[in-house]
Amino acid sequence: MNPGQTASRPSPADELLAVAIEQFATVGFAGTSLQQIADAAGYSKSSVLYHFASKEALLEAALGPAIDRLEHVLDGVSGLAGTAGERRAFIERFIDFLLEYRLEVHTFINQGQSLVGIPAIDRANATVLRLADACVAELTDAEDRVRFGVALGGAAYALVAAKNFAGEEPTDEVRDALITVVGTLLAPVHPRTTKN
Amino acid sequence: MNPGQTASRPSPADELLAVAIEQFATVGFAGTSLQQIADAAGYSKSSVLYHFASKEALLEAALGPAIDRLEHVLDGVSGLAGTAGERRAFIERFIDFLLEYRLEVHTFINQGQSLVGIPAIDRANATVLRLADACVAELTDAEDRVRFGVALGGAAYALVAAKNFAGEEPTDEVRDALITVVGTLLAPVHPRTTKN
DNA sequence: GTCTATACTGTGATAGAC
DNA sequence: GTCTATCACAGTATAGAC
Repeated sequence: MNPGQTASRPSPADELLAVAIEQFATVGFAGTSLQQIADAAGYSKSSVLYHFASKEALLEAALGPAIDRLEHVLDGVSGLAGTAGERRAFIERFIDFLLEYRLEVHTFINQGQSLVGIPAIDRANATVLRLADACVAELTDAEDRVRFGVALGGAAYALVAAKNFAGEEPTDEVRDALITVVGTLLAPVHPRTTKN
Repeated sequence: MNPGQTASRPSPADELLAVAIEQFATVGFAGTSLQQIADAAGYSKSSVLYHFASKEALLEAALGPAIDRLEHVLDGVSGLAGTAGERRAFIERFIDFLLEYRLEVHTFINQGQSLVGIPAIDRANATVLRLADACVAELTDAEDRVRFGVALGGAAYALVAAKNFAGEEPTDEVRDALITVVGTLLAPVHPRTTKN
């Protein structure tokens, strides 16, 4: 869609996608109008619909790469059951994924329930289930589920909605903090009997 | 608005509020129409506007009690700096608040940014700032901020949007798990030099 | 208190000029 | 590829019958 383009100026489609996902993440998909997106990107509403057949197609295009990337992060992961080093590496890859796609993640994490039926959303939900399966070995234990939910929702929240008190864009400092905090939450903290 | 009512049947206004906050939390305020609320509650759109002057007034009424309660939870709290017992008691009160008002909290936590200007939202944002101040002594430390953000956003998420993999309504088991997890996140885990 | 009817605005989407 | 013009419809809100 945008070949051989280095750092000149993003294509209109990419501009629109960037503006759209920002709105979807903050005001919600239903709460965002094509007019708002068009205005923010400096185009007309019709131009938006030239590049993307529908509002839903725009969401599809906005979320697609993030879901692909998450699936890729999950590939070749046998869970958090490996060595400490393997776990650490997985957490880092996951946090870096969150940092790169925080708006997309925030969108399907917080609206995945209400947007079921949209293909990208369904795919995202399925992938999050895969993630849950990889992170908490036993989905039956309440604390494990809570731990995973807090880590996922909390990280997504801290990276997007926390601008009020957490400040600006995420820095390396924030990345390190997230790795520590999420790593702690997802580590098998309570190998109460025998786990692994 | 609903005096002397024990357990018979909730007033229409209360019914509408319950339906409305459920929608606001899941589909978002902007994404929720008065028609949806009316349908779900079994009234006409006009009846909704009889009980609440406007959609915004409905949001005000839906969030008000939750914010009042959060303010009350914060009153008489000198921060997490007290004894372990005091901290534990505060965490428990906070978690119980979350359990009771999880839909309201999820709403203003995840949409507080985009709904600024609405009085209830502004009040909620201010109160969350008070909460942040009470929880993390030094807002300057990145890990403290991340820890607080993850705890708050994660708890709100785990209690609402996590139904896919976390299951049903929150149980006592979930309450205990949340107290443990959030307590761990908000505890001064790294008194690296001298902190209190 | 609840409804129908209505006013008005904004929405997603299409057609067609340039 | 971008625009204006237009459509059918859903949105909030008001007026008034019952």
